[in-house]
Amino acid sequence: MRIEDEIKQPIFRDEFQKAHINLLYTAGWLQLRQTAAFKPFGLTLPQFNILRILRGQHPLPATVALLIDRMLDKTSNASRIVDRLEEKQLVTRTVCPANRRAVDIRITKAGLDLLDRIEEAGVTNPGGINQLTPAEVHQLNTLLDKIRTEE
Amino acid sequence: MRIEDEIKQPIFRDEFQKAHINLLYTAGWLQLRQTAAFKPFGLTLPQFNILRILRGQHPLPATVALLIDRMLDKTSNASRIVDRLEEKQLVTRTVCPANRRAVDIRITKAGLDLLDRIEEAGVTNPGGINQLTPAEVHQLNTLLDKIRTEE
DNA sequence: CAACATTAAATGTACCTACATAAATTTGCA
DNA sequence: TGCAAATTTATGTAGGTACATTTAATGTTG
Repeated sequence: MRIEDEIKQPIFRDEFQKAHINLLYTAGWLQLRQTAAFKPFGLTLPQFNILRILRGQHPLPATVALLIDRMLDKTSNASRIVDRLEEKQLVTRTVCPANRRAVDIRITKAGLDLLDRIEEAGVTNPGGINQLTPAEVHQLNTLLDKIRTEE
Repeated sequence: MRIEDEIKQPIFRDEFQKAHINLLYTAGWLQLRQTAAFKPFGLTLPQFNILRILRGQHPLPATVALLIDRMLDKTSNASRIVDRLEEKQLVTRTVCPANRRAVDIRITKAGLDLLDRIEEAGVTNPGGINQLTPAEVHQLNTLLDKIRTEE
């Protein structure tokens, strides 16, 4: 559906403004679908993403700094997201012996199992992007990278 | 900058997954810049958007339902965002005489003036999208609309 | 007309971001 | 060595999203 119809705004100032709004709206649309998909498993999207990073490190631990470095959202508060995962016993937190400022975070067996179950359910394939052809996906990546070039 | 370098993940499962992450990351990047631009004026992005909708109605009032209908984020809580705007005396809230369940929300002179000042400061032009040519913008709108087609 | 359903807004809860600041540890260097 | 700077995580606060529930007013219908 065209963005004009989605948000009931028939006229935009120009195509640039329309693309801007379209981009934000589409990102929100994708996130809403993902969030809904994870809900039956009791995970939020940031929680899932951190769990995946931890699996990538497994059996080595990760520090909070490493999580932030790998996360999409650099300003997010990894510390408190790890709190929630720890409450659910999906990760463990121990003081790093080599550097007692740092904290070693590890995914547990329960965490690994949960990721397996989520992936078996086919929740992790990138939703609406599949509507595009390979050529279109490549176009999209190029356009997005260009948007983020600083003037 | 390429998305691989932005989030320090050299390899994606495929171009589809990369585009998915690129889309979310770029939307966040744009929002962060906008948020920072509004901060000197004491407004958040949703507050600004609601203020703009109210100016579009002015001098007629808007109800909360109308705001939600026009907002990008349908599930957001317009009621509480209006709370903040009312505290800052940028809007007024009065019970609608014709339907006492509804609430008439109006932008004040101070609200209109603030929007003017923000627009004079050139904050509202759609940031990074300007990096694209008109043809690229059109391409982008087409791709985004296609992503949101239900299968 | 009275009982019930519907509508409009507000509120409660859990979790999230953004940003500033604090607390603990380690590092570097005079 | 000793003390200031840097590093690492945690915490405080304001505001936002997502979703369920509540409250009040209005419609509807037997």
